[in-house]
Amino acid sequence: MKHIAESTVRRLSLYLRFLEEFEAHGHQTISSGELASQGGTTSAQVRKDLSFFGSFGKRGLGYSVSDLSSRLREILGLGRPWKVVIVGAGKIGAALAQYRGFRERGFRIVGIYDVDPQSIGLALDGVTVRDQRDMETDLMSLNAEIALLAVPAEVAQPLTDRLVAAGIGAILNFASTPLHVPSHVTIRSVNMALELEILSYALVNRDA
Amino acid sequence: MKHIAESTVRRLSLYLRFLEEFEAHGHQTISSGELASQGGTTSAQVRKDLSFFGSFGKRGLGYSVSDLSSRLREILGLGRPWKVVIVGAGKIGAALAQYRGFRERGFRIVGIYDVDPQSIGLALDGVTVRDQRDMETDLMSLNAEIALLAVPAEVAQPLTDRLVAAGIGAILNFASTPLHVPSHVTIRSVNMALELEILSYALVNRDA
DNA sequence: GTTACTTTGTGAAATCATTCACAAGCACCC
DNA sequence: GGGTGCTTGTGAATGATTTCACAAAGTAAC
Repeated sequence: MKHIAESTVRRLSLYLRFLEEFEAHGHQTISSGELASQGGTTSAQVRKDLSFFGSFGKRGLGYSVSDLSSRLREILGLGRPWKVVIVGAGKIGAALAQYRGFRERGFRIVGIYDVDPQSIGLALDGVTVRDQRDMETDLMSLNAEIALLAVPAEVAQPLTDRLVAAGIGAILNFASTPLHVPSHVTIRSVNMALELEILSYALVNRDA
Repeated sequence: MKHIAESTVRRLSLYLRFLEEFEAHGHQTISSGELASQGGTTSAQVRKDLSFFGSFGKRGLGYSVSDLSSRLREILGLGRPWKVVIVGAGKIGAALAQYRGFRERGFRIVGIYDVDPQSIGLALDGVTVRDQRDMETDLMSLNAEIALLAVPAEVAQPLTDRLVAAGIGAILNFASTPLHVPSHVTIRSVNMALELEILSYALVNRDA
């Protein structure tokens, strides 16, 4: 298949959210225009995004909410649960461990790791924090596919290397430093201070 | 000034980080190539990004680390501190309140608000959680410019409307729903479940 | 069955972002 | 002071993404 832009995948993910909401409200069908207005985009964009994967709509009518939902779930790989480990049980790691949104969408936290003896042994939302030294063996036996990295910037790269060596497939990085991984591993970063700086820029250049 | 792409602003922010690191290591100058390799981009990209704002380098030599740092800080609006309020003192709000990275970069938490009587009165990193009913009057008197919104999706839009009415300039939204604001207010969203879904897509389409 | 209306799917056009490629400027050395 | 070696700044070219615009395909009503 042709390469799909990240911005497209991000929007598909949003569409899926709206569809689920629509489904909960008992709606059967939805038009590209309705989907667009929810997501702050245009109907043409919605149709183009979907067209990369097939034609799921009925002309004159729109899309079946339930059909499109399941097609999107399939496209996004949400048909099955994913096993996720959290590395770092500090404030952010702990908040992530207890975040409802992950479980709801099929991301199951199967392990949490830290180095701090104070944290090791704590139960966070049913999962016990384990020693970071156990990380590799656990990863092998659990076969976790995704890691959430919530550790100080200084140790982010070495821990990334360990995760990669242990066969992780994807990493979501919350440290404020860019990480380097081999090309078969997917990495994304969430950098909150950087988001604030973008807001700062916008505030300063409001009228420009 | 010509409109600057968000991707450019994001990279400027990253460059600033590397410059600060370089400065700490005692380096005087840096080339576009060095800056690029840190940020996973190309030297041409770095030079193009900077060229939107002026020409800060010396041919044959590169950029003065300290000069470029201060120019970038100025461009990004980081020359002065920003007053930030956090709305929602749950797990995420509390983690944000205690996150070091904000203060380091001049974002000062001046207020935290919640509705839960259990949370109200708690001190998070020196700031006391206050009743959400006090939010508007506080905002007016404190003149806070930025809000971090860490509340359940159902109440995110109404709270956004209140923040906008109270004169907030920018919002960083952690709720999993897109928010609508008038055009004079800047909004950005950090949606962690969505980031995981992008990873899920990547894992499923690894070889495609 | 025909007409009127709606909405999709998609090439083509337009816009936006990145990369290329190279002249121009500066440092350093002899 | 002239030559050599780097590195910047920037138009032009390329590539990517979004928007446009419209034929095709469906519904609904009579």
